[in-house]
Amino acid sequence: MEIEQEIKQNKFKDEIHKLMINQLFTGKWITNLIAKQLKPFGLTNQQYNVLRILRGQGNNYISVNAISDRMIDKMSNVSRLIDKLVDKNLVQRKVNKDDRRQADIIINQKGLDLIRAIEEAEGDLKSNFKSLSEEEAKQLNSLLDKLRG
Amino acid sequence: MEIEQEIKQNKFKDEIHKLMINQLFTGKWITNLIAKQLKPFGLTNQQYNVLRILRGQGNNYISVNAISDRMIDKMSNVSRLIDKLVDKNLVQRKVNKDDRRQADIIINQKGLDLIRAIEEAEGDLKSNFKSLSEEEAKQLNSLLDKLRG
DNA sequence: TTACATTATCTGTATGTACATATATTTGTA
DNA sequence: TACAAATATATGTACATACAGATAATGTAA
Repeated sequence: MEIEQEIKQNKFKDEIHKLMINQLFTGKWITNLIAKQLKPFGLTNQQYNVLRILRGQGNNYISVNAISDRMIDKMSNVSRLIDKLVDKNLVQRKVNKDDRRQADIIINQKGLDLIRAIEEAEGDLKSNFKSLSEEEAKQLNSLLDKLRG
Repeated sequence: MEIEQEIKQNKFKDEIHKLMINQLFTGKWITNLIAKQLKPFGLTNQQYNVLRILRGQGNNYISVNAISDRMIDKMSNVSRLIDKLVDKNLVQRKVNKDDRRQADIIINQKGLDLIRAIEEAEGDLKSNFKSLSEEEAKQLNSLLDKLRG
């Protein structure tokens, strides 16, 4: 459906303005799709993002700051977000020996299993994006990069 | 900057997966830009969205439901959001005569003045999007619409 | 016209998020 | 070495958000 129908607005000031709205709407649309997928597993989008970042580190610890750098949504309090994951026993935290200010985080087996389970259930999330060809996806990616300057 | 650098991830499973991340990141990027613009005026993005919807109605009242239909982020409790706007004396609420369940909302002068002030300060928000040509913006718009199916 | 489903909005509650500030540690420099 | 600045993370607080369910009014079918 075109953005005009999605929000029942039939005119925009200009193409850039329309793009801003369209971009916000589409971002929220995907966010909600993901949130629905995660709901049964008791994770928020951000927690999931952190878990996947941690998995990407394999067997290495990674600092809170470095996690923040890699997050889609670079929010200020990753600390508390990680608290939640620790509470659920999905990750572990330890103090860095060389720099005692630094907290190092690593994913544990339960965390890995959870991601795996989510990904297996994820099948129909992907199906929401079948409408674009590989070529169009590529084009969209490069336009988005360009949009941000 | 390319999305790979933005989140320090140098490989994606496929182009669609990358697109999902890119889209989320870009959406959040714009959201934050807007939030910063609104901060000095004490409005959240959603409150601003509602105010603009109301302005679009001119001198006509509009129901809470109809507002929700027009919102970028169709959240569940527009009621409380409107409470805030009423508290700030930016909009007014009255019960619909024909259907007493329905609450009708209208923007008032203070609300209109506030939007105007925000738009005047908005100059440099637009400048963030100068990197795309009109043609590219059009193309991006249509790809986003297509992405959502 | 009565009972039941539907609709429009509102509220309770739990949780997430933003922002400013605090704490602890390390680094740079006189 | 001593001390200020910088850094990494954590916390207090106020507010936003999501979701379930409550409330009230309306529509509908017998």
